[in-house]
Amino acid sequence: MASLQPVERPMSLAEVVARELEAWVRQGGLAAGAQLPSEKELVGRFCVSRAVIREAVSRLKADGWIESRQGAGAFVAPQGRRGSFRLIAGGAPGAATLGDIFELRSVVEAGAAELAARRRRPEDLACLAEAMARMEAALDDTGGAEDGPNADDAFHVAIAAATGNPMIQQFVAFMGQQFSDSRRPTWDAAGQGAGRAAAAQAEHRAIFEAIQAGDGAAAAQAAREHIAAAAQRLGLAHRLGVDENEEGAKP
Amino acid sequence: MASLQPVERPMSLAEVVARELEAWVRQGGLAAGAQLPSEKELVGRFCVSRAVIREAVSRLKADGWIESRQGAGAFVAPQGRRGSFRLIAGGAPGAATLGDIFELRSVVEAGAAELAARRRRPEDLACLAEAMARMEAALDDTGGAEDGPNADDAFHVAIAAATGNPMIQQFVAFMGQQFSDSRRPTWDAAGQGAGRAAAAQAEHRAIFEAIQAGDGAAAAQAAREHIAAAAQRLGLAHRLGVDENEEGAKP
DNA sequence: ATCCAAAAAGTTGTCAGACAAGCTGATAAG
DNA sequence: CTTATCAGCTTGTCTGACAACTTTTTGGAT
Repeated sequence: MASLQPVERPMSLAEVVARELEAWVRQGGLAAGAQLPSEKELVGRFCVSRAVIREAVSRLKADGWIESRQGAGAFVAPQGRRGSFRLIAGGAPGAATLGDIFELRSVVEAGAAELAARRRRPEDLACLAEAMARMEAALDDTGGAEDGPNADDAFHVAIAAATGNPMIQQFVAFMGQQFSDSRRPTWDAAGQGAGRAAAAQAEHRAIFEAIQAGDGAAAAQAAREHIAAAAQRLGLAHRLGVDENEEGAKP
Repeated sequence: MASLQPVERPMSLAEVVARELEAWVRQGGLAAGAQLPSEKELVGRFCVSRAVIREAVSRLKADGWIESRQGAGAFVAPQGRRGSFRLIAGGAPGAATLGDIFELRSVVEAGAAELAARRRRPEDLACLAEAMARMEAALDDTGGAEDGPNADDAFHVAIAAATGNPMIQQFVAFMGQQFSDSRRPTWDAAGQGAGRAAAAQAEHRAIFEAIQAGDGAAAAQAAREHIAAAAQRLGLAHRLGVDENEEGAKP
């Protein structure tokens, strides 16, 4: 039985306006301190009520893009006021951006794997082993193939957890969750048939064994290779693994 | 003349309510899918108008904490829907959290320095050299000591820019901006008098020279040492630099 | 007793109007 | 020229109404 999906709702006007405003602030190259049109003017431009504008602006305030002063207006906030970081900004990222994101993941997850190898405790290894087992079960279809992506994600988060640094764990979990859909082509029937899941699992095993062995450098390298291979599986050759030809030119 | 600060405004009711709601969702341990009280009930509880509640909820929607369905109510969103990552969540972080954050910075900035060393172009080196010069000027007080923290930040962002990966650059910039205040004790008069600024600058120079030389491993190591030293200067000995005694135990 | 359809009650989304609080620029007075 | 005042404009909050949707209750048929 195919999994049942919730019914999609139309996007609220406030969210539509918020997205358009954010895109405008981003792409308009507005300097910090630049003033936005007044609410009254935005009402006229977007042909919505003032409440919708205010809710949209509230969203942008939450994200730190805008700050307002009563009586004066709303302004583009200084960069330093942004309290949050986003990987995906407004719409689906292109291949180049995805490649950049994967490289950031590579940097972070390689560092996490190295720390995990040096700090892992028996309970961390047990968590890793459990995620490994779940992926094995998904591979031989005794555990349900739908668990593959989830177990894959759990494996990455368990590595980060083994660093003992909650901030690293949260960031790795955040990055993984932003692209949970990217794991599906590896673990679905086509991916398993094509050997993508088996290849990913072999890479996971290399990471696991290096962490188990307490070998930080090997764990980092295995993690880099895994992320590079994952990017390749998704058709993102952008930069990852193509830096072997260093230039070494000196100014 | 002391720098003039903008006048602080009282926090808007919508922001007050948003913060309290967020804290409640976080600390209430609410599972994804848990329902929030209705707007009508929140109006009664917070003794504010419905518009204030809606704006507060809009903020939480922007952050991905909450999603609502017309007619049904507002619900805690699944974790995977959070579109943004925050280093600081509600109030000032404690020393342990700051240490964790610095370690995440160490991982990312070491990786960035390594990539920068391998990819830097002449214009990247020029940017780095400019930031270095600005810090030198702040050190010998010909450029104005207030520029020290800004130049310090610009140096770090320039390293990330030299990776050629905009995502890495954005994240490094984001992390740096969250803690721009942490640079002040290094560069203010007391910090300069105590030699903290000079020490930081020596560390910057080591990073710069490694990047200039195209030596990725040396750049990464220099970056790690710099972040660890910066944490020490701030009294954050938590974990950074204290992992030299690997255990190496095998299960 | 059970099931189904309709109605009622409740909820979020949007609109409109009013007033409070604050800001900015123009004008008048000294 | 400087300072104070005022008018106009802007954001913040409140209120009421209606639209659209969801959930619960009620009543009728089987």
